This record gives sequence, C-alpha cells and structure tokens, in this order.
Amino acid sequence: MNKRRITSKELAKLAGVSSATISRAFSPDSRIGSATRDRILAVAREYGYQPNAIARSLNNQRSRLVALVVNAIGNPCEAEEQQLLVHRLQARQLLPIILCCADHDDRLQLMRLASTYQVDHVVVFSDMVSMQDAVDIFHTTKPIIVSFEPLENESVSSIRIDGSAAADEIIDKIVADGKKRFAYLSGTKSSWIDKLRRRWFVDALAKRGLTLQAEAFGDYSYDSGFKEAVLLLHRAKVDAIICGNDVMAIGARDAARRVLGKNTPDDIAVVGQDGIAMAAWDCNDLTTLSLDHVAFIDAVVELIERHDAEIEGPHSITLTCTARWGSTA
Amino acid sequence: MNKRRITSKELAKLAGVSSATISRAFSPDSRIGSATRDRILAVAREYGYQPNAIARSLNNQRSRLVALVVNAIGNPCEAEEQQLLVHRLQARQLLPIILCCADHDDRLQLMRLASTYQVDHVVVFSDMVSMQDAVDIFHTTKPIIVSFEPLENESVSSIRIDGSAAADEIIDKIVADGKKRFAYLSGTKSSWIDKLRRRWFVDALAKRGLTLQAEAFGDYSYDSGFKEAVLLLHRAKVDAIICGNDVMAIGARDAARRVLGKNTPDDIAVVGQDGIAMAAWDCNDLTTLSLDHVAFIDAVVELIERHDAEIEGPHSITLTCTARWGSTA
DNA sequence: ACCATTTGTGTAACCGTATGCACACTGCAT
DNA sequence: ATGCAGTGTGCATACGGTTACACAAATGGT
Repeated sequence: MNKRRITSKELAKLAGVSSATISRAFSPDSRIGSATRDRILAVAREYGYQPNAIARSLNNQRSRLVALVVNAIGNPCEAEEQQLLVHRLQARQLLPIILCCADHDDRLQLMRLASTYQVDHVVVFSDMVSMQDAVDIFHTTKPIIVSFEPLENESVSSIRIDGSAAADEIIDKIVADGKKRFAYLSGTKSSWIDKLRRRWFVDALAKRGLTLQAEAFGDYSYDSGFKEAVLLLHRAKVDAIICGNDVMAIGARDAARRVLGKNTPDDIAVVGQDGIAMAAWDCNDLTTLSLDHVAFIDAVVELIERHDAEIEGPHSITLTCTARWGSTA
Repeated sequence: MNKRRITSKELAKLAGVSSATISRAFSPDSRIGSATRDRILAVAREYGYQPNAIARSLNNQRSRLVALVVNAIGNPCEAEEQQLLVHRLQARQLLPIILCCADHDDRLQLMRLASTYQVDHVVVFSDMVSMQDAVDIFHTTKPIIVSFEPLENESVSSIRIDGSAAADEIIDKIVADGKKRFAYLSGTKSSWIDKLRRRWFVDALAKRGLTLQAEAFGDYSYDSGFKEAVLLLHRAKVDAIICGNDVMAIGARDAARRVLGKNTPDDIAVVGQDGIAMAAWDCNDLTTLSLDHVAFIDAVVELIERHDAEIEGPHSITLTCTARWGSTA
C-alpha cells in the first residue's frame, strides 16, 4: 500500500535491459526489437510500471495538459460546451486543467500558476479575463489562445460568433406579434461577449426604428435574471425582454409569471441566448438565439489541431447562430 | 512572440548568481540574502521568469495536481459540487484535472493516464468506476481517494451519506397525502450510489408496509427521466415517483404533465434527490432529498488537508441529508 | 567471403528545478 | 589574534524519463 511508484531504471534492472530500452518500449515508433518490447511490457504490467508523465513532459517540452479558462463549471450555459471539449480532449489523450475565474479573486495569478505547468494549449471561454492578459501570461510558451474576442494585432487564433441574422429573425417575429417595448438584460457589465450579443439585438431593433426601453445587468445566473427582471418590470413598461443567456431568461420568465403575473408569450416575450439543452426542456421551452455547440467545439478542436501540427497562425473561424423557437416569444 | 520560456540558469546568468540562488529566491523559507532575493525577483519580473512547475514537481515529488473523477461536468446535479471544490482547490494553489467518465469508453485507461501525472490527490465523484479500480490504479502513488463508496478493507478515506431519515420524512408526507403506489426511477443501473439512495426509500416504504410498484433505469439525464417516466406511467398505475436525481425528477414531472396530463402534487407526487439550486427555481419547486453541498465539499477538503498533513488514515466522515419541500410532493 | 546496410541496444547527456554539503565571509566574544 | 556561530552563495547531484550517438550483431547482395 502506498509504496513508491517503480522507476524505469528499476524496471530496467528487473528486465535485464537499460533504462533507454524501457523508454523505447513505451514509445510507439522507436527502434526496438519486438521480442524485447513484449518482454518489457509484460514485466511492466507485472510491476505496475507506467512512465512518469511529469518527467516525460520535462524532457519532451510537451505536457499534454490543456488549460481551460472558464467563468464557472456550475453554470449550465457553459457546462455543455465544456463537457464536449473535455470529451474531445480526453479522446486525444490530453488532460484538461480547469481554471474557474468567477470565484477566484486573482484571475491573473491563477492563469500564471497554470502557465507554469507548461500547458500545451489554452482555451479561454471566460469573458472575465481580458484577452490581452491571457496572451501576455501565456505567450512565453507555445500555447495559443482560442478566444472569441477578436484581437486583431496578436497571433491569437479565435472563433467569432455571428448572431445578427438570428437576432433579426427573432425580433421580426416578436414585432410581428405586436410587441414594441424591448428591454435587454445583460450578462455581466464589463463582458465583451455580452456587448457583442447585445449589439445584434440593438441593431435588429434599429432596423425597425426601435430602441431599447430599459436595461439591466446580472451575472449570468438564474437568481440575477429573476431579481433584475422584477426590478426592471417594476420601473419600466416593457413587453419583451432579451436576456444575456438562457438561465437568466428562465429566471426572468419565472419572475414575470410569479411576481408580475405576466405570462409568455402573450403578456410578455422572453428570449434567451445559448441554446442549451435545458432551454428545450418541456418546462422551459424557451425561444433562444442558439449556437450549435457541437460545431463550436469542432472549431475549437480544429484550432487546437492546427496548433499541434504547428500550422502557422493565427487562424480564425466564424460560426453563425440560429433561432430556436419556443413558446416564450 | 512564442519565444521559449526563460530558464533559471539563464536568469542566473542575467542576475549574476547561480541557478541555486534563483531557486532559493522563489522558495519562501530558504537561506538567502533579502537584497539578493529582491534583485532576483526584479530581474525575474523583467524577463517574465517563473519557475517551471513541471521540473519543480519532478524534483519535489509533489505536483499540486488533483484528479477529479466525475461522471460529467455538464450535469447540474454534479456541477454544483464540482464548482465548489474547484474553488477551494484553487484557493490552495492546487490545480484540478478533470476526468469525465460518462463519455469516455475506457475509464480505466483514463485514470491510468492521470495517475502518470503524479497527482497529489484523487477525488472520485463518479459512480461509473469501481472504487477498487481507482484504488488499484492510484495506490502506487501517494494519493488518497476521497470516495463515497464505503470500501472497508482498504486505506481509502471516504465520505458517507445518510439520507434515510430524510427519506422517511418524505415518504411520511406523501403517504399522509393519500398516495400508496410508489415507483423508483434509478439513476444508472450499476451505480452503487443509486443503490444506496434507493435503499433509503425502499426501507422507508417497508416501515409502512409498502413496496415499490414499478421501477425503471435512466442515466441521470432529463431526457432519460422524461422517457422512462412515460413508459413507466403507461405500464403501471403509480401515484408517486422517486427519482435518482433532481434532473430526472424534472424530466419525470414534465412527462407526467405533458404526456399523461397528470399534475403534481395532486395527481402524482414527484421527488428528486441532490437538492441542486435548480430544484428551487420557481418553475421547478421540487420536493427533494437534499444534501448540503457546502458541508459536503467542506468534508472533501478536510480529507484532502488531512492527507496533505500526512495524518494517518483512512478517515471517514458521515453527512446527513435533509428534505427540501417543494410543490411536487 | 566481403562489404554495406539495417537493426537492436547501451552510454551519456540532457530537460529545469531543489537541496545537501562545502566554503567564504561577517560579527562577536574570548 | 583565535575560535565559533551564523549567514549567504556555489557546486554537484538527484528527480525520472528521452534521445543523439556509438557500436555490435544480424542481414543481404554479389
């Protein structure tokens, strides 16, 4: 129990070879006799030997670790994508290190810590860190940042998301239903991704000569969606609320129904963003501006693979959102 | 851009000292002149030097990595606890490596991979791997397993959860409401945690001379809760469904309402388990057997700290569940 | 039988940091 | 002056692998 892990040198002695040969037995394409390899692998299995990944990383300059910078893993609006990515990484024998920004006060320090682990790649999902900071912290090592924020003058690969057409469709439908007074319930105050999303809707409204009648800021949570919707509906007369994500939209819908007695879609329209599975649950059936998460993670993996293959970057991929029609708008 | 990270030897040259002194400048309590340290830290900042954690780990025999073995990060029923734990780990400068079992076909190989990274601790949340396997794979190295499955004959610290009293209360209430025909909708078929949970309710029923009228198995997801509830309600006449977790309960509730036209709590009682935040959302308001997630993670952290302090184990902590009363039962 | 190539293995030098040991230097009491 | 404790630094080695290089043995062609 709890005995020290056996080293390649010890195994070498046991198998009657040198430690170099042990190493070769575990490297797929290296010159080694197949009989020797088989024998070594047998002895290794017997003694429970596996090469030490830390030592291997030090030598290789390749850790097979990937830093995932996220806001939180608890929020369903992000978790779905994270889950997909983790799955894809694992299939490639890459291990994800999660950095949760939302509940860490010094995010920069957290990123610096992760960067000392010589991660091979960095994927920044969070909008709570500035891309520039991420680039600065990770630029001394190989990793690229897969970001969603366009960062023109840097060698950062990114994925851009365009939801303007879908926002247009959604506004179209709501206006056709006779609604005129729109409110926007933002995710977080200083989030560039929220600004981007908001712009899609503001532009769509502008096309029809409309402007936002009210605005509020939350924190991407159900509670903030609920609370801000109550305040907003009390102080402004609106008949449509566009929310920064699906979870807030569910909160806003609940608030309208429970506190104000207003039902969707007749009294008020509620729109979410993300298109998470939960939005389609029967109890929610949210109208939402949705992104194909599989396509999105495909794009992330694509960028990671290009980086792995050392194809010169930066690369950029653009994805388009679609509308999911539910019964809330 | 993308230039190689500077090493302690190079920095040593730049600062006019030896690499040993560089190392000492970054180790809190080691004999070094404070003037030297300040100078080195200044030069280090200038060149963006930070000690390589991989090399440091190799030397220290301490990686500051923690493996978190979970079913999935996408499922809200687990994500809340994971989020809390990640937060606590980060505060201790420990980095979590996530291992998602649900979507990886060879979980043992995944754990073996992680074990080669010499993780300092292992926390097994998943019930998709056998504890014995986890112990076997990680026992050659220092880590303890914080598990929930009691594993008597092994030196594994564990957290036990007792929901029998709460299950008793819940059954009490439902029976008092006139319900008699209970069904149990399991999480996954071979999960020991599900068996444990089921037992609480089966025992509570037995006390009142009742038995389960029907059973079904899902996979902890909303969709499985929905689908299995439909099948179950079609083939058996039941007026109460106990579900393996909250998400399945929401699915079952939706199924009853949408497909069968039965409402909670009058036509049918629906009970969840976990007590996640979502269960309390206004649109759900689930009655559920709930665990205090903060207390739970406190316990996990407590075990990790004991292990860090090399206090001889194994240790065991028991937590008790409480009932959360909603409008579904 | 001879030389050229291929194949398999060992030796030794790394990868970047931490640390025991030795040594030089300071300050202070004898 | 001498001895001694304490302080600050460098040297060398260890951590556990990988890999360039060298070399012996096996192979193959003529």
